Amino acid sequence: MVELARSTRTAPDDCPGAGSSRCAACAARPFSVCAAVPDADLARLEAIAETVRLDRGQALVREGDPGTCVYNVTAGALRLSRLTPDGRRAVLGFAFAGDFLGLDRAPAWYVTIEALEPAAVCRFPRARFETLLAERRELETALLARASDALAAAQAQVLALARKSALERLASFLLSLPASDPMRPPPAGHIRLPMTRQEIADHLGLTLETVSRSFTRLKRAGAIRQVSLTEVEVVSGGALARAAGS
Amino acid sequence: MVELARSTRTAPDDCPGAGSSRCAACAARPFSVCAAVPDADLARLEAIAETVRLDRGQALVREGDPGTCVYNVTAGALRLSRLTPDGRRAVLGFAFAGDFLGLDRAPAWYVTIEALEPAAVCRFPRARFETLLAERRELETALLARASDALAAAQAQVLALARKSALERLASFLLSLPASDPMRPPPAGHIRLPMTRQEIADHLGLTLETVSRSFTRLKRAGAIRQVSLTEVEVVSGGALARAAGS
DNA sequence: CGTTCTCTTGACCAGCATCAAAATTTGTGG
DNA sequence: CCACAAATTTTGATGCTGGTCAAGAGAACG
Repeated sequence: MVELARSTRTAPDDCPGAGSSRCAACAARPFSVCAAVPDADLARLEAIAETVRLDRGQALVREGDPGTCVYNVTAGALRLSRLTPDGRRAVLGFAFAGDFLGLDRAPAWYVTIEALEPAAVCRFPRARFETLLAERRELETALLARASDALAAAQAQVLALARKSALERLASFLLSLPASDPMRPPPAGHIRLPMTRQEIADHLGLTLETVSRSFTRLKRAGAIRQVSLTEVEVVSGGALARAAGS
Repeated sequence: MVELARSTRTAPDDCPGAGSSRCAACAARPFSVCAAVPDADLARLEAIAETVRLDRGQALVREGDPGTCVYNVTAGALRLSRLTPDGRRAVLGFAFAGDFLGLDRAPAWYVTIEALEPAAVCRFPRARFETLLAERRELETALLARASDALAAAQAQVLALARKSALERLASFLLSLPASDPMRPPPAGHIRLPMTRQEIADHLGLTLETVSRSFTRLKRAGAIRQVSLTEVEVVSGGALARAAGS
């Protein structure tokens, strides 16, 4: 949680905002792979973990960076994106508290990860994390489960991009959002949108204008009501589900 | 698995074409997760493995089937697809010799898997496979690596679907195909296409007409030459890469 | 408040889908 | 091996969804 991150002390300059972690008190632990590490072994985790705080817009890793660290999100929201050589952007997904970053063992990152809003992540040097992985089997099992979930999510996105209309994509996206942020569940029937229209567009393979028009259509259809730019209320879940193509 | 779920045919073990396997002699082993199992332990694998042969068009699993088995492809090519409730189809990917099916630990399959051509897979009851997994760590590590690769592939597809034109998608697809079938590398500069235009279209989020037109454009641009409907020759790799948007 | 950024709305356009038909390939029985 | 039927692919004509360009309306921030 943001409060937790704020309470950690600021540390050495090689990574702004870095500080030691206290895993036992971490609010994100129940939703994280770290939940697989028994309390008795938490010291092992803490020994290699450092908290990194990010401001809105700040990059955690960039496409092409060497994969020297892996991360666990503890607060806020991040965006995972990729660029075509000529600069078109696709947002592969969003990461919230509890999400693990670095499932792939590739030598370099093939995604860019940036904070949508003030965020905090736990940073682990990859080599040491893998040492721990070799000792704590349940950690590897938890990672495999995470990887499976990420794969399922990516394939759901493929279905949406390949065969759904703009309206269906937006509706499906809105329906899927609440489940992704376990630590900050919005009031029932409300959806928090920490990302801009452009970011939603890049995620859904559309333009920001089309996303905006689709929002308008959902409002006119009585499916949603716009509380603010960053929050919508689901007026009719049925209408929204129907717009999503069930 | 499909036989378990819906078909009550006459085969001795209710699975046509099933037979015991000899892993040591398996041509697909070097490319499979099974490569992680040392020769000394192959008997453990063989004890729970059964070979299943599939004819062209035959389904291995269908969306919604209980996930009672996992599979390893040993020959041929398969198609992984998903349907929207109203019947639009997206082909999530293709599987070739060496590919593992069942990475997700979901209770039910969320994809339908069918043979593009005569194919063979190794079938493992999931429960027994997981027992083996618990004993042979390197198997789990290999699965995690596979899951990472599958995730990277799905995310590359997301980028293509979200931000690439029809021509770019087809060219990218053609460039990516040869790498996916390690056991049957086509003659250098040739690409085997065991799938129909409709299947390519469903994979690229297009219609078969658009795929056909894009083939024609690639031919006219001097990038490829059509040897037959199921094989193309790359005349100019540069032109093809350029069409793919690098 | 005014500057700036983001979002919404409108007018027009292009790429791909749809509908339709011809050409080619594949499969089957004689 | 040939002839015919069925399926797949290619090509063409036309239309629609969503992109592009442009202007105006809210929000956010100093």
